[in-house]
Amino acid sequence: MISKTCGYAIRGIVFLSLEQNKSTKHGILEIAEDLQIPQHFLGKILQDLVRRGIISSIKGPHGGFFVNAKTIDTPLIEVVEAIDGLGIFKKCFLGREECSSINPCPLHDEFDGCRSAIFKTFENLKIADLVTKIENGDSYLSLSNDFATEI
Amino acid sequence: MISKTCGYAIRGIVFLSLEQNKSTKHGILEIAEDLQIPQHFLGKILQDLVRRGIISSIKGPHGGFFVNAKTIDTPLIEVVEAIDGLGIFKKCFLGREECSSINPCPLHDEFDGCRSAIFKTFENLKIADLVTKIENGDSYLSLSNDFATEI
DNA sequence: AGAAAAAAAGAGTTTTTTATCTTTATTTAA
DNA sequence: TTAAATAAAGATAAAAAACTCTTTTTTTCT
Repeated sequence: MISKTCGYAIRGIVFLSLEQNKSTKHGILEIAEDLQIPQHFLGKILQDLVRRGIISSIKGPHGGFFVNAKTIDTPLIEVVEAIDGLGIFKKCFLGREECSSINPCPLHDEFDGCRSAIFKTFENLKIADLVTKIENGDSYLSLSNDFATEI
Repeated sequence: MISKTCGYAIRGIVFLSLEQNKSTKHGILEIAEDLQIPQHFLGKILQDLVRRGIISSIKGPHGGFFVNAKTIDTPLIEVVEAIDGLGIFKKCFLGREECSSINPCPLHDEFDGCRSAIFKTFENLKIADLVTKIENGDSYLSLSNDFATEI
């Protein structure tokens, strides 16, 4: 549905927003290792998010990426739009150039409801909601939940 | 969700299964032009489906691709499995290596229901169901519904 | 038998996505 | 004011997906 890149972006933002992380800056190497995402690839993604104001960064010693006033309340759809664009919610399921309720493919009606439910979920969910899930121990950002042992 | 290639496969099979097409063989050029899919690319996809017995073909003059006894009752999930594999229903939404209800990412629970609904729809829908939709004029295989004028 | 039609197969190209490596710019602190 | 740390940028590469072109095999018809 969303690209791997977009998933990396969301995980990066959530990582910075966790209670234990939100008061300090974090270097790209630390974030990438924690989340097990290729370092420079994640670097470029985070730089993108900085340009859009979703997170912040500063260079130099003691620099790094960090949350700003906006970060925690960012709706997920804003991240999806930034990375993948909203076109992913309009693509035809069967690969036709165009697909809509006035010229639907035979799967359009079957899945359109599901797709708009996903869209609405991305609209309604904020970074804060994912942070809560992580902090409650209901879900995880990385496979080996290493950071839990660091608390 | 499913690949473009898989969408092409489904559309190719449905094309061959339409009432006006099912009694004759159809060359790859004809099918590709009708559906507006790259000819040789679709050729390879259909060859795949022939190998799996979902459709049939014969070479030589008056040869082509055609439906067999199995075609019309083929569940869509069988096509999806043939082209994309069932792994697409297990990939983590946020790009982690593994994701499941015992080690979920923060989006797992949000979207897993939707995903299994899609899976079940693919299990329940058969080629015949899509054919019916097309023949009822409820949906279309190609954008410019040219073949309607050929009846 | 030979020519033509068509799928099948092989090999290659292009585009997109994902990932890596190197250099530059900025900031801090000694 | 120099060295070190770090994000930012640039350039390249690897992998996957989508697409194209060429040759071979099979079949039919004359």
